[in-house]
Amino acid sequence: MLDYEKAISVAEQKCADRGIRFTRRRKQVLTVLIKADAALSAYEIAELCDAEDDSKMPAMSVYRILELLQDGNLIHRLELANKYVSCAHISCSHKHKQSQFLICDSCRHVEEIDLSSEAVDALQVAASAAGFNSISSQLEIKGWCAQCQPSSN
Amino acid sequence: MLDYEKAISVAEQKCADRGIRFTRRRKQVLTVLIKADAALSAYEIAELCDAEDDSKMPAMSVYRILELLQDGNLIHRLELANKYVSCAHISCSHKHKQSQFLICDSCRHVEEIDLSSEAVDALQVAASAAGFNSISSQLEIKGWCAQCQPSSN
DNA sequence: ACGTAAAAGATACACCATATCGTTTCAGCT
DNA sequence: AGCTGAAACGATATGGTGTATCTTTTACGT
Repeated sequence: MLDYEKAISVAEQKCADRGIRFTRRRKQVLTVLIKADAALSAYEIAELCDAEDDSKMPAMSVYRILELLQDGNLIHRLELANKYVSCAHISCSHKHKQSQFLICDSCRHVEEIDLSSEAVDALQVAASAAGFNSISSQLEIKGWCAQCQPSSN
Repeated sequence: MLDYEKAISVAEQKCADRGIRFTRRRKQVLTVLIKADAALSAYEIAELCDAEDDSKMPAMSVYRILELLQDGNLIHRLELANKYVSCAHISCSHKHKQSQFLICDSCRHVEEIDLSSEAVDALQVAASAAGFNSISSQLEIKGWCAQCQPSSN
C-alpha cells in the first residue's frame, strides 16, 4: 500500500491547483480506495464510506467524485472489471503517460505494471497493421495471479 | 464480411456435432451478428431480429443463444464493450487458441487480429514479473481506427 | 451578513445481465 | 399417427452499473 498521508497531501495540492475543494466526501472516497488496496466498485466504495462514520454516502456522489479524482489522475477506472483503484503512483514523482493493469480473473486482484516500450511498440505495430492509428494509453489484461490457478478462460 | 452461407453451414455442423439443434432463433442471432459486421449489444441483436420478421425476440433468449454460440466458438464476447461479434474465422479452417481484438473507442468498429507471438510473449513476461502466472487467451485493446481521430483517452 | 458558484443530495431511469419457472417444440420411440 | 421426455423458448422479476436532471446545502469572497 502506498503512503496514505503523502497521498492525501498530494490530492489536496492537486485540488488546490485545479481551483476546486478537497472536501470531506472526496477525501472519504479517496481514503477508502487507498486503504482498501484493491479494486472496488462504486457501490462498494459507498458502503465502505458508510462504515467509516454513520453518514450515508449516495451512490451518485461516489460516481461524481470518482470522475473528478480520475480527471486528477489520482485514481484509475478499470473498464474490464467495472471497478476503481487508486493510482499506484500518487505519492511518488513518477509521471506515467500510460497505465497498464493486470486483473486476476479469479480473485480480482489488480497490479498496475509498467510494460516495456518494446511490448507497447509491438502492440502498436499490430494495431497499425490492422488499420488502427493509435491505441489507448490504458491497457487492461486479464489473467490469473500467483494465488489463483486458471480454470477456464 | 465473411462468407455467410459457409458460416451457417459450419454452425449447423457444429451444432450437430454437439448434439444440439440449430434452431430458427439460433440462426437468427448468428445471422444478425454476421450481417451486421460489427459488435452489437444483446438488446441491439434482439431489435435486429425483430426487424427481420414480425416476431418478438426476447432479450433472455438472445443471452441464452449468445452463450451457446460462444461455447461453440462461433462468436466472441467483448468484455471491454459489453458487445458481441461473430468470430472472424468461422468459415475458414484457421484454429486460433487465442483471440485479440482492437476496439475503436469512437465508432466501436472491431478488428479481430493476430498478434505476433513475440508481442504475446512480451506481455506474458511482464505479467510473470508482476506475479501473474498466466494471462487470458483473449486480449482486448481499445484504440482509434483510421476513420476516427483520438480526442482523449 | 449576503450573494454566488461549487458541491452534494435526491429521484428517476437506461442499459446490461442473470435467476427462476412455466410453456412449447421436436426427435425418437412405440 | 400418437406418446413422451428433454431441449428450447417465453415471461417475469431482479440485480449491478452508470447517467440525467433537478433541488438543496455549503463554502468563500465581498
